[in-house]
Amino acid sequence: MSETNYWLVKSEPNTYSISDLQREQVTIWDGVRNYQARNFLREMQPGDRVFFYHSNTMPPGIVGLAEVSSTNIDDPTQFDPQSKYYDPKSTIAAPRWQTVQIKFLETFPQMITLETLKQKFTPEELQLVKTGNRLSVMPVAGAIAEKILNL
DNA sequence: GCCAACGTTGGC
DNA sequence: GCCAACGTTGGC
Repeated sequence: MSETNYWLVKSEPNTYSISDLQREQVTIWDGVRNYQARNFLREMQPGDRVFFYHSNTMPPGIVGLAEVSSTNIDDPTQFDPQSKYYDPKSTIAAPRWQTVQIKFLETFPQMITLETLKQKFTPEELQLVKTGNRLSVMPVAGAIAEKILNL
């Protein structure tokens, strides 16, 4: 019996927003080109919950929840020369970038702003609130996730 | 638009 | 393997 893990992914809403996910229901989380973030994507299990965060907005914050619906997917954009995420060093035989498919669960009635998160949690509890944190995929401890869901 | 933080690249 | 230069992220 494995516990549900919680994660957080960032997205700029003018690139891909929670309403885009709500419309499409599922999406492959492609385009991540940071090794630390990729390693977290590789750890994700079906059924894990994913907080959806809007960055580069005023204000920024968590806007909803998704669920991991399929894991260990080779990011298709790494092989596509037309894609801005094309990686010429990646091959079909030895792909570098794996990701997951996520499924829409809900949009929160109101955004949980970064400001609120900073008030409630220390950087040790929640990496997201650490100054200068640029990681776009990160784990959220279960106890902290519960508190976020109850805000 | 500014700029701090920080990951990546490449010369040596 | 070091580290300066550079590019990107993302809050403000």
